[in-house]
Amino acid sequence: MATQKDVARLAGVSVSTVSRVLNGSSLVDEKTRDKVQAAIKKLNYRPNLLAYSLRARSSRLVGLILPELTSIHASFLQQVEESCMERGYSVMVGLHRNDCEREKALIDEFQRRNGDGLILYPAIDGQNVSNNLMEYISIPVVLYEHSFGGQFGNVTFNNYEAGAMAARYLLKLGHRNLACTVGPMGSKFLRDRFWGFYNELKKQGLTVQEKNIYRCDFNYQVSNFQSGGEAVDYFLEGRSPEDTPTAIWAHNDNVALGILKGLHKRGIRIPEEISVVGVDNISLTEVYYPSLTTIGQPVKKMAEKAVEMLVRQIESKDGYRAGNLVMEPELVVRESTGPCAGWKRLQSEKQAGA
Amino acid sequence: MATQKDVARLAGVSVSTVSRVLNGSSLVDEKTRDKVQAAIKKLNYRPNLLAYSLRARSSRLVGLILPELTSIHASFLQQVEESCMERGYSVMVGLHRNDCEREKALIDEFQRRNGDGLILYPAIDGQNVSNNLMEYISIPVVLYEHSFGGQFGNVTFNNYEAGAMAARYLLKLGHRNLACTVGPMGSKFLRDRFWGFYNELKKQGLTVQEKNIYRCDFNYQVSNFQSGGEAVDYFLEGRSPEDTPTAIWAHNDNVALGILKGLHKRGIRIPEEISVVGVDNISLTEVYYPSLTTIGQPVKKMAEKAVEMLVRQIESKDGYRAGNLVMEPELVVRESTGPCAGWKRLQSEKQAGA
DNA sequence: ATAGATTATGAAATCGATTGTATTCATTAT
DNA sequence: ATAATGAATACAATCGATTTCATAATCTAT
Repeated sequence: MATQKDVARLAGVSVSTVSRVLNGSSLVDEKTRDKVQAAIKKLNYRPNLLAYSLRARSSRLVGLILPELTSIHASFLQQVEESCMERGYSVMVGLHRNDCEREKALIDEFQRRNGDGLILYPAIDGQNVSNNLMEYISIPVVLYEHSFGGQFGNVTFNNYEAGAMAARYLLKLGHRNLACTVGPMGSKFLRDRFWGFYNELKKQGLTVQEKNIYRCDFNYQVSNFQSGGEAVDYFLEGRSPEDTPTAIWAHNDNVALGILKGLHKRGIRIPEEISVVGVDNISLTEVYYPSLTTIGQPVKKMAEKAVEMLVRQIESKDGYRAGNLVMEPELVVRESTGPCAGWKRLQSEKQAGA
Repeated sequence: MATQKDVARLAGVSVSTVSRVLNGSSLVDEKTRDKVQAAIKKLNYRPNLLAYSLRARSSRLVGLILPELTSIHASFLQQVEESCMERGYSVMVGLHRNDCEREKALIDEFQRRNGDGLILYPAIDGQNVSNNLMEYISIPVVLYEHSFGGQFGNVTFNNYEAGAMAARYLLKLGHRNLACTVGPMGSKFLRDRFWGFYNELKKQGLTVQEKNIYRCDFNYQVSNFQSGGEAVDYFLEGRSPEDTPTAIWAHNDNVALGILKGLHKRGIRIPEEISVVGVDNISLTEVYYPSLTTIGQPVKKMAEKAVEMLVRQIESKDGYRAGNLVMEPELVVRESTGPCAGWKRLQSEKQAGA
């Protein structure tokens, strides 16, 4: 790899002149410029970004730290890469697997590489979220899906509203006997999803019975699928028809797909007998049979915004600090939901009566 | 961020001494060492990796360049990150989206950052694969899924055998009227898959009729799902029962899932009426209804091997160059395949006769 | 006691860029 | 003709590390 020194030697000038040519300084004679340009082309010279970064204190490097690469995080990463590329930043990825030590190591490593800024989905270690991040992060950060009381800029999903939206939709379809799953309550965003759902029912004078709430233990993709299956057993085993929920809301799509599968196995028709709703709108919800009605999270847009907010912080000279951006859910109706059977009958009777 | 200079000042020694302490040199007095260690702790000093890289000509940075983040590539990335972490390397990711220009830009960028080595899934631009990579890559490389005549080290999947394995399995189940999909023939690995399937049938004196071969145009995940649906239309529209294939092999799992969905829509029972087989064994094949029988690609192992081969090249002082590693497919039998209906009858008659 | 070896340390070069300061040379003004 | 201006370029410092070389201090052996 040729350096500026080589170019300078070949062109018969000093390195500073080469540098000036590269940076488009007007303080360089046209003939000299041409000589340098020729040398650059001849040697196929390209500036070393490490040296630049060291001097300029800017690496044009964005770090993305996630727990793991689930479907939704992969979409997020894909868009982050796209948006960074557009702005001339490269992306380093680290997966902490919900291990706080590892998360710290990744952040540290990134800062030691003079990374410009970080997009971080913090580790959830059991009931505790890493909470002393402030101490060892000294570069711009945008949090994804977590807010930490606004200490950092962040992009979150309106999880409460997502839960509420699911509840409203199922109620509108006439369902009254509802079941739902909940994830580890250690993470605020899952709590929000649940309470949104719960409180919306309450508002309508309804509730979810304890036996219709299935608590999923794990937080990993495969386990989520499994949890869905287990939830079905939990909701259906030894129940009379009247005691069986007519709709199930899952706190995320992977669990919802596990539920669909579990219902299939038992030969239960969807949505005729039981309706299912998820949250997230991951890509496979569309292909599944039946396709899954879900509360969509605008992941791509969130990634785009996260990068935008981060880069603005990085490039601002007046210490701009990004705020809290909350993205709204969107109901995506597909094939896994339908009017409650009893309700349907009621409706047609009404129509016949009219 | 504290530097060695700060530590040196605080400890009352020179930077060279600090550096020696950090690198565990024996040529430093115990008392001095303690003073320096104390200063390091006090200032919470951590070495700047950029400066180190510049000097040492080793960045401990591995680049991973992929077309995009499909399910299978996300798994690959996840394992690459894991394996790199274990060996003390960080990972930069770039997605070229099958655009050769972009691929070149990513490679270039990475080399300008003194990246140590590259794992590359090359761009397939229409019928042409980027073929002058040699010219602008001057660091260790391991190719993924492509071999380029062995110019670079590479990890590939035995795609030919995967196709053959699918064919053998379906024949064993008694299917004789087979259909299949093919992807863009510009990429060798998809050609291999097809010819493996085709030749295996030929070996048994069978063939796939032209009307039972559906050519998928696109290479992207969403389109793959769609292609599967279109393939179903192509195979079934206006066919008499005898003329309808009893088994379909898709050249990848996404297409296969699209096919399952298409068959569902038409009310066709799987596998009773039509069996379906995919290739890759992506995670959703297990959750789908019915779960998909597929020819598994050991992605995690391939990622692990790729990193292993790459790091060995990077760290070898005698110019070691990795060779070609071919990973074997594995038949994963699930619910989407079953004996051919006619064959089943034949078998039971046989049994009854015996 | 002194030469020679050993140990501990600092100064300076280096990696590959950028940039402030100094210098050279040509041009213009007085 | 000479001083002042300005353009073009070179020199040197800097970013934060490592490493070679030189030097000072200590120790060993004769």
